[in-house]
Amino acid sequence: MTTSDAPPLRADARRNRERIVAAARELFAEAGAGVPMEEIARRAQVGVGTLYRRFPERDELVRAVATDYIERLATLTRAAADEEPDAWRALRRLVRRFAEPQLGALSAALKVALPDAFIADPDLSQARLHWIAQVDELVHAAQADGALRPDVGTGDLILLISLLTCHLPELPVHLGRSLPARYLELTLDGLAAPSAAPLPGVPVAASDLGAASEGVTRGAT
Amino acid sequence: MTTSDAPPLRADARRNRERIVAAARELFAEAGAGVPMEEIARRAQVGVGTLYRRFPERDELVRAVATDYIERLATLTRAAADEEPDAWRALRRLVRRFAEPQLGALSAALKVALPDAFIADPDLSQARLHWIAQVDELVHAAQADGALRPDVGTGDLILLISLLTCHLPELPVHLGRSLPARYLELTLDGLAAPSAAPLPGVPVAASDLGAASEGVTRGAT
DNA sequence: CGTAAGCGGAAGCTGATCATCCGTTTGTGG
DNA sequence: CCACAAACGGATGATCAGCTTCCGCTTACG
Repeated sequence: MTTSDAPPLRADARRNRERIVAAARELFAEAGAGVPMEEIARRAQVGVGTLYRRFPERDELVRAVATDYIERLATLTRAAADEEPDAWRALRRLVRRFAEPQLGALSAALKVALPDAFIADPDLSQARLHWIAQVDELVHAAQADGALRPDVGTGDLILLISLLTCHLPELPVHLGRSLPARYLELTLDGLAAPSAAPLPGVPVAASDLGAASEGVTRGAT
Repeated sequence: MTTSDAPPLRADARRNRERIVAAARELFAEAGAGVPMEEIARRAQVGVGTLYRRFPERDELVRAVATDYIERLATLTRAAADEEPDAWRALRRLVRRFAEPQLGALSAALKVALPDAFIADPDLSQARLHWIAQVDELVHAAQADGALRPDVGTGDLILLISLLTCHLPELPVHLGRSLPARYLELTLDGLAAPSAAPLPGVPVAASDLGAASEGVTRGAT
């Protein structure tokens, strides 16, 4: 796959590459995928030149981080599904994990819900869809059990996670850290609530997250 | 107050001023408070020069928009409180209003929850605090009635609104428009939920929204 | 050890946004 | 209806943040 041609990296080069990806992951989570390349280099304790040699354009770096990330999500999801026989419990466990900054904030930063870097790379794109399918399965099962309200879709779930974990840089740290956990929990309560009145609008299905970023572009003029 | 000294504006000037504020309000809601001055001028059908004469710096414009906005919020809140004898119903009505882009998106864009332009202008800052106090009153009343879960604070409510209405430019429009309404409603259900398990972390009180933007600044380096 | 791969970071480039300036247009009071 | 100050508009030049390149020095590896 990715480990194809090209002479294998020199030892120090490999080490630096990992450092860079790690730094990028942190910074993306902290400040969004738009952080200056130079800052990433600094955090990785590496010169900009090195960064550019390994990732000639930003997208490649983003994709490298995203690949790691999606794989991790898939693993977490499978684990949750395996360890919790009950779908709704599994789903809740999964959602709660997004309270961790490295999961939640990254989800928002990489716009997991809405392709972007994803469309470019077929492998990545497919991995993402696969993960979404995993979640979708849990969602349907939980709804079949009557534990999850029926008027929400998998897309809703994923969008909500993105919204609630999106980083508010202005917030005093001592508060900010714990908010995602609070709000995710609150949302879970809402998702379990006996839908007295159904939600307005249309559920966002898993499939709605697939094609996105078609005909988008900033409408204005 | 604001209508003080200085020879009264010429008729066309006054008209333009209003246009500018209106344009700014729209654009802030659509794309955040950072939109280029030039774009605001264009939307207002006015030259940049005109814009700069009236609002020599961006903050003044932001404050003009914010002043309007906060007043409107206060009015809405009072209206809700007056027309609905039940506090929780009033609160729900209020929250639902934020599904309107001009309310919700602006709330996020102006960072109503977290001062910014507010600190500079005492009047504005005070108006904001007054509004928050109004909401706070409803929150406490609703909690006293047992209709609103006790483990949330007014700050939580306001932050949630900001998060859920924050504009996702990448989202296909046909979906995006109706999402805030869905998610606010879902959250209301969560807020009313009998708190089986209390939320993790500490409630964010109204007073926590006051001092914010102290010792904030991006920690890194 | 010799060599090629890798490193770092100064320096120049670019596109975007700000903010000014001045010739032209337009209300308004007389 | 006129004269004049106020207001307009948008081209223009200044700024700036972030992107990339480039090249002399360093280091892993056979």
